[in-house]
Amino acid sequence: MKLTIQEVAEKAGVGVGTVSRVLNNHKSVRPETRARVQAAMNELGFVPNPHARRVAGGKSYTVSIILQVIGTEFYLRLLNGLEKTLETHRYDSALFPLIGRERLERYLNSSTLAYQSDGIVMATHNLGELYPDGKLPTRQPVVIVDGQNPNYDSVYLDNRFGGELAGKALSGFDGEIYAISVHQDIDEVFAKTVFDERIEGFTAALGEAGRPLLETHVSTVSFNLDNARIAAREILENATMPVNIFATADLVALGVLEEAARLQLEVGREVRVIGFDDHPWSADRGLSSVHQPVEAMGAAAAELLVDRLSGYDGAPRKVRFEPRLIERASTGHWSE
Amino acid sequence: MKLTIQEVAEKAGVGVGTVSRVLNNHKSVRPETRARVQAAMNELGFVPNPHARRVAGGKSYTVSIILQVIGTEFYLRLLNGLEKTLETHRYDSALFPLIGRERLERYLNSSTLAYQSDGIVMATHNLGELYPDGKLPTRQPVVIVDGQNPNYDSVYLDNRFGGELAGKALSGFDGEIYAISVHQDIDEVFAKTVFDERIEGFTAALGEAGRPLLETHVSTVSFNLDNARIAAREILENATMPVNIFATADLVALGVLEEAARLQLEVGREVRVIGFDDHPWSADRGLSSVHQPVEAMGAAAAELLVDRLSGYDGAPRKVRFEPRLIERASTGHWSE
DNA sequence: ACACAACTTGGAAATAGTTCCATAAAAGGT
DNA sequence: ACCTTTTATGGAACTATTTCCAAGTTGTGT
Repeated sequence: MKLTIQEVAEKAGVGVGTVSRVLNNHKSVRPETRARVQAAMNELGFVPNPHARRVAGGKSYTVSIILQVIGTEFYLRLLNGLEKTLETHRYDSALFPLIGRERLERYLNSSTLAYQSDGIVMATHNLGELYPDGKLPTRQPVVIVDGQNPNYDSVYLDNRFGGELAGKALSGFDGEIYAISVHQDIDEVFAKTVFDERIEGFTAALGEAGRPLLETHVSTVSFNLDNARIAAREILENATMPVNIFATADLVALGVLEEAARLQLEVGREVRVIGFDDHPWSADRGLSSVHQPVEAMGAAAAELLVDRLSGYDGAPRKVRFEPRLIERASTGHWSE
Repeated sequence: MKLTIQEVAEKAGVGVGTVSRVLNNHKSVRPETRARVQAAMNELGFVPNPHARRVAGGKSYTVSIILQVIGTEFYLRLLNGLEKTLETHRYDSALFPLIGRERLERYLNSSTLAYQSDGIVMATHNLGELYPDGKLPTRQPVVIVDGQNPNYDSVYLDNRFGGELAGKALSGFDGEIYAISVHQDIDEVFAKTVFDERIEGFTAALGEAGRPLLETHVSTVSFNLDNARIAAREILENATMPVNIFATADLVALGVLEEAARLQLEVGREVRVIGFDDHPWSADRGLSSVHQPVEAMGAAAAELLVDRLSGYDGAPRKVRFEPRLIERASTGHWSE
């Protein structure tokens, strides 16, 4: 249990310094020596004491992840991507759900965990509205994920482009075109703009295709399945088929699918739907969707941060992820 | 910034051992000396390096808080109570949102933050269904909050009793009696039973009062305002006034209030409502509610855990909180 | 007033790592 | 083959705290 670097060193027949170098991937260790040390560690089941590393090394090997809402599939997947990647770099992560500005300040101030961490991953769109200069009041490296900020490394999805993809696809079909957007009733300061961007791209693409989107054909629901169903019913009961619907989130698209089933409408012919996210279950449901590589975005953000923590000190970098449309049965693609 | 115990010791004119003893509330320090050291710490703005404490002391001074869902008002308040109390005992807390069993195991396994922590606070009702023996696979002290478990210290609210209070109150009024329960569509393993318990108590109290609750008068909604409104409308549009409704959560009661307003029904006379939670905003809305001291429950759980971490090693303790009914305008109490 | 117990206190040792420095070994150039 | 440079390694020093032990101080009972 309480194994130390000392015993590993003995077992491997090397000095403690060498073991430490192996632990930290220091370059100047002969491959053969490294292998021997690693073997010794495995055999003994050695796990370095993180606290000691922190005292001696001055780093905490902990990253704070600040999220607005946890509990939606998107954030859970993002979290998985982040955590998994941080883990491979031997970083721990501590989570901070962001509800209200007051909580954010409490996190950043004082001697709490967030303060001890080496860096921060933050999922927020409009930092600029929180702090006039668009900077978090902290000296730690910061990475923004699912958003952009000129002051920090950012990882984001081109949501507008995703909307365009949906628009191009649906404009090719017969029938009326509708869109259901999402409105998040959380603290306004932290509200997401992604849904608006998707609608914007969608509208633009339809305009270009000469089939402008009617304002009355856009509805907005709060983010849950029940509400999505209500909005879907509203459309499906009043429109004449065929009808084409862009849902700015898969969960909302699911509501459309379920209502269509209830009304015995043929999905993919009478009712066509495109969702957004391409969550794992979308494939099973035959839901066409604008795919966003959520886990990869999390991983990318983690890499950017680890990079900074390892000494990189260049200008803020931007990583743009491009969504792509996955067509399935809900838009008439009944492939293999 | 990088102050050490050493400099505090010099400033206070004592040895480092004494400063350490002050930090750890060791009894054998003369009050006068303690004051002098504390003054020195304040003056210098000294904050002990947690990592060093961990290496030297063998404790991590970190507690893992495992929650099912973060984002509802209840859990946020619970979290506040927990964090605030842990803080006063100089403990840090790390949060772990619990989605799926697989995540739980990852948290509890090896080298992650959760593993390094000294103890665990867990908000789950049915640990027994997760692990056959009803025990978490960990050697750390565990405290259950908002739930009960024979193996661990538990802090819980007597939800059944709360339902009874609502039942007794509503059975005294004219008119039909309804109840709206909540169903949580999360991973079943972690589902909460509190809403059922509340309904159970409510039903029992009505039965005792000779006014049994009709099965058709109980509806169940998922936990969001929109759905609550739908359920409320269903009742209000079909029943004959006066009508008395027990909502198993304040959020649901709010839906009733809003629908009543829309239908221009007089709340407190034509429509009587009792919620559950007594969230801070309930008073403003004149909502009668079964009060539960959420923050206090969090604080109690924190105290139990800190107690164990300080050496207490007795049998599992149970702390029962008793709800009380707060009557306001929504049941006809228009006090001052 | 004195012996003995109880309480305070300073400082060295301990905690489990990282890092620096001196030295040994290997590699490279002529 | 010899000198120089680069690479690899052991081990002491260091990180900021806790804890233990010995020594000093204070208190109590007779």
